[in-house]
Amino acid sequence: MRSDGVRSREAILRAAAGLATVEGITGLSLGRLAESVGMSKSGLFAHFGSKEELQLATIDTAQRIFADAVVTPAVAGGSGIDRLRGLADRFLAHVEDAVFPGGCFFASVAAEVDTRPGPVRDRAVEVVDGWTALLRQAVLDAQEEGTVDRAEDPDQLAFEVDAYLLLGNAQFVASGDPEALA
Amino acid sequence: MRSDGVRSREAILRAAAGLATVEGITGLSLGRLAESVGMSKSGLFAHFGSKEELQLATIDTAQRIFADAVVTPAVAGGSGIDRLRGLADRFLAHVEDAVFPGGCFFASVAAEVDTRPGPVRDRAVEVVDGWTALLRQAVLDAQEEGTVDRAEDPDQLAFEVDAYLLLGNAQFVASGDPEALA
DNA sequence: AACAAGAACGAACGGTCGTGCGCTATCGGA
DNA sequence: TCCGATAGCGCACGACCGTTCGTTCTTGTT
Repeated sequence: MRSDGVRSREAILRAAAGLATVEGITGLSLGRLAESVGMSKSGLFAHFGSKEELQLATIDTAQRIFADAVVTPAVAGGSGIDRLRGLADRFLAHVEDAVFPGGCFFASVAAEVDTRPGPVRDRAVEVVDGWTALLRQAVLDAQEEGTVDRAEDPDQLAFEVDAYLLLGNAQFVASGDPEALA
Repeated sequence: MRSDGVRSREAILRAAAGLATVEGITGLSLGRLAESVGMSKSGLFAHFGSKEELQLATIDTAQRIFADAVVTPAVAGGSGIDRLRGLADRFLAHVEDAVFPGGCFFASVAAEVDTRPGPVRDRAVEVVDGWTALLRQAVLDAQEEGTVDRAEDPDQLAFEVDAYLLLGNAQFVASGDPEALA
């Protein structure tokens, strides 16, 4: 039994997650991906039975990268308001630090596939829903702690925070960094 | 001199603007576009010297459609606050009415091309900048009229309005219509 | 040392892409 | 009524796409 397969599979998927934010997840071709990772198209392809499976695996990998870079460290701070701040700060930081070269992976991919039905789209909106649920729960907890006005509609507040983050992401990738916003 | 050329060119571009919000402006192929408009690929291609010119012309056409559907009627109401409200309402309405089948044309296209340098990207961000400038000017005028607090940062406020509209657009196209927001 | 499993490769396939070329209708102006 | 301009078509091209297949190297097990 050999064990270097999983290692190169991981390398492929990390490269794919980065490239997908630039070329798009459908625009990303096996040829370019293979070239960027330094192996043959067919050798790469053998790791996944189809392009769709590659796309799904890429989304999963991007989710793990995103979780490591923003969710996990932000959720460490226990209180609701700290988590909300942490999520927002970490999100902006991961955009500015170019964790993905083309900005937030899910903003890119969701915008690309949200009109094209299929497993890829379903997976993408699933992840996005998880993110907004995270935001919402942080707001809820903050309200329970009294650090956020209980009169606020939690869905509305989470929506607003999400909207700021997303537009901040979009404007940053479209220009420079004039995003001292929060 | 014949005159039916400009008519079919117009028909092509309207179809292209619609399709681009679904397939993406790079994903949209000459073959599919020709099929959807009922003519041959080469006959269609003859109207534009290259795909890039088709894309640029499509952006221009989308801008005109967008202007007709949201900007022009909203700007009719003279006062700043009315224009701001009008722009927001009209924007949401044009998304809900599916003026473009895949939601706001420029939200789709900007997200797609903002990482790929070139004339298409430049044209797209140019239009988007025009839109935010419109928002900003409406805020400014509203402040001058006293209908909006002068202490507010106009850039910040325009940013917030824009963020709500864009996320509303994204959520609508990704699901149903739970967007009673403003 | 021999063997089997697995990783990666090269070449080729059918299909679609954007792009040219040359022909045939069709129409407006003389 | 004829003519020249032009809209549109059919066809073909080279490039690249995702995918398949048989082969070659590498490696762990016996």
